Amino acid sequence: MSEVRVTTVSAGQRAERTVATGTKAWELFRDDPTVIAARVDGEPRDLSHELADGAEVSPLAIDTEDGRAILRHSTAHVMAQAVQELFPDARLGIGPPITDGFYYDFDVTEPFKPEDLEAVESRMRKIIKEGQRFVRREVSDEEARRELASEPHKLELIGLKGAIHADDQGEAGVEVGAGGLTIYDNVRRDGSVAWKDLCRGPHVPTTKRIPAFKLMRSAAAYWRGDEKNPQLQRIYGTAWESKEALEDHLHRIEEAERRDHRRIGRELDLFSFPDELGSGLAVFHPKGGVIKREMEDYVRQRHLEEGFQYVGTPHISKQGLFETSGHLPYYAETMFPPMETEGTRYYLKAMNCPMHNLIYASRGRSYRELPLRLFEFGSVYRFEKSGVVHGLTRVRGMTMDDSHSYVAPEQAPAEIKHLLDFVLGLLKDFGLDEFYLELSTRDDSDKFIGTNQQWEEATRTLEEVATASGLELVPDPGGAAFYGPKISVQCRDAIGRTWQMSTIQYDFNQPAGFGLEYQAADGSRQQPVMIHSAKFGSIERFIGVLVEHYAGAFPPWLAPVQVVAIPIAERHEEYLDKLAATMTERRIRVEVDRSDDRMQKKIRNAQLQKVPFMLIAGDRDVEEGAVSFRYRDGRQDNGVPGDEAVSRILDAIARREQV
RNA sequence: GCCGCCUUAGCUCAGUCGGCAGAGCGUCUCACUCGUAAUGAGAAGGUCGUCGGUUCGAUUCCGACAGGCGGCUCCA
Repeated sequence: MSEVRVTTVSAGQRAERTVATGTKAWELFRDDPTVIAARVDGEPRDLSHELADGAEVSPLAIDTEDGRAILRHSTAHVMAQAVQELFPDARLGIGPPITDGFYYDFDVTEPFKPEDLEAVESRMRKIIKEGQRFVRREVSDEEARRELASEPHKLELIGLKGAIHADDQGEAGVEVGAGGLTIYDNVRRDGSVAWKDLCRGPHVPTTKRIPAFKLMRSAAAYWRGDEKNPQLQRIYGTAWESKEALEDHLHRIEEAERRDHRRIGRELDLFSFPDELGSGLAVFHPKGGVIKREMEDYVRQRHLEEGFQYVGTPHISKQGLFETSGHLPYYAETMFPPMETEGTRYYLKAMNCPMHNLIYASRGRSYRELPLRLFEFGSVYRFEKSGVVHGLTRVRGMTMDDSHSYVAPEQAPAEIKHLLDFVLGLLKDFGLDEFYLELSTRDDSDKFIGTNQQWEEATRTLEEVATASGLELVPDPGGAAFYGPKISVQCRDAIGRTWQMSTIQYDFNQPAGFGLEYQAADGSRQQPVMIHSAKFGSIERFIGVLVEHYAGAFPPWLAPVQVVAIPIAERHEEYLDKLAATMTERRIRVEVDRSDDRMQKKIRNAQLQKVPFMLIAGDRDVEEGAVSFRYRDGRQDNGVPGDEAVSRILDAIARREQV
């Protein structure tokens, strides 16, 4: 009997082994029930993969990122099988694993109803119970076409095979790799084939190895992600290595729902979206107004400290301005329709840059003035499609903390670094301290203006500064604005979700369009580069993100009500009124709860309103000139003298710390 | 914009197989004056999203529109 030599790599341990020819990967890991696949020479493989001489093999456990992807992909197959058993006319789209789950697209005449999902789920449980094996086999294009003759979308994928990149994980690449085609059969215990799918694999060995899953929802999705294609019906599901892991996942979803800024915004009386105004148009209530004003005051102050000059511009302009800026041909669709009066067409502005350009151009500029930094809270209006409007994070009317730095080309790198440092510092001041950067560049579509050389130079400049920051840098080809590339700062919030916040864009086009220039030291006329930057993107969106980040429990400096004073009985109100008056003088936002609720109820109300500090006073406190100092988290110090309570509060506000 | 679902009191939601609309919380009033997350009683509050259609009669059935939710596409 011949033998092959393999190297196993497990938990960092390398071991040389000699095994019989024909040995399968599972035989190396039979002691470990968590292993559902193997990595062979770097590639994920089925456990039934036959090992070749010299192979390097490591186990792939179900509770790793790669392992879960395999589990989820396998669960997607089980779902598709269940759907086709229940709905024989359903044709298959694609079914890849995604973050936290999987989906499969189906071409069906009737969209799935909630009851349908329940039926599919119970059919899946039956399939899982049967312990069907996933069996891989290689097929020629011809064989694949013959076997999948009834699956038009699969046939289309086979035809596209050459065009699909092998590492295209999230999309069609999961179905057809760049190499030969493979089909996975789901084989019953009696050897009959229950179902099959065109698939690159790998998969778990049998359906029994799917410990926990749940179907989440159904929705329509365009075939191959293109709006021009017909829509398929997509079912989303999730699958985990254990019931506990699934439960944890469902709890995380609940936690995210609990933090939803739309819900908290209503509960804490921060803002609303009156129907009378229209979709995507927010009003800030007094408490939301406090947060907004504190943010704006601080951000305005920081801009001044960083060398920006505060300016102001109107909300509408004649059409010509947006022709000069070059926006109109690209964004007319996303701008509100124009209004016309006395033969002149006006547009609500969707961006502030053209107006800042006019300020720059209002008189001759010298190189000595550069960098010239203009900043304002500029309100813009964008006609977002009805289906995309979402709370404060995607609105139709927003205020951007927008700045434009006009620099000589050689000053651009230093200014970009200046902006990036400024932005990161500002975000940290607001409690966001985990970031990565995204570099959005042009692709070969024709929506971008300017020469290749200009784009290359601008992109290189941004990339150098981004790289020097030491932050992770993720490429985003094709994501640039039409006039130039950008860096965006992505923030991770308290529960790990990422949000695009700040942007820094390099623009060589608008200065040309507006004929901007400055007189250089040698007397010549030169064209400046402008660098667009929004620190929060929009005030609205940033407030939405902060609400979710803090789950409504804002740090004291931002909290709408910083202190609630709670008298134990009516006779203690006067004492607290006096204390509150001294706090109001120090600009502390304090309220005395004079309602006829009992003290316990008042504490409950203040807790629910996420008020950072509660000062409670009864007979003992009045006698001692003290208060019981209660924090939002339930901590409490009794007998704190009134003036010490005030200074504790002032200190926490001044430090901008969370309590 | 596309697909599906949804819209009943300030909020969260019951309900009406087509025949005068319900709860809890909140609000208001009264009593209670209380030591760390809900004191008790009473009252007010709804053109059942809007406009049309079917019907003796529509909150309920049908349609359009508006708004919302979940996705898709998009996001300067």
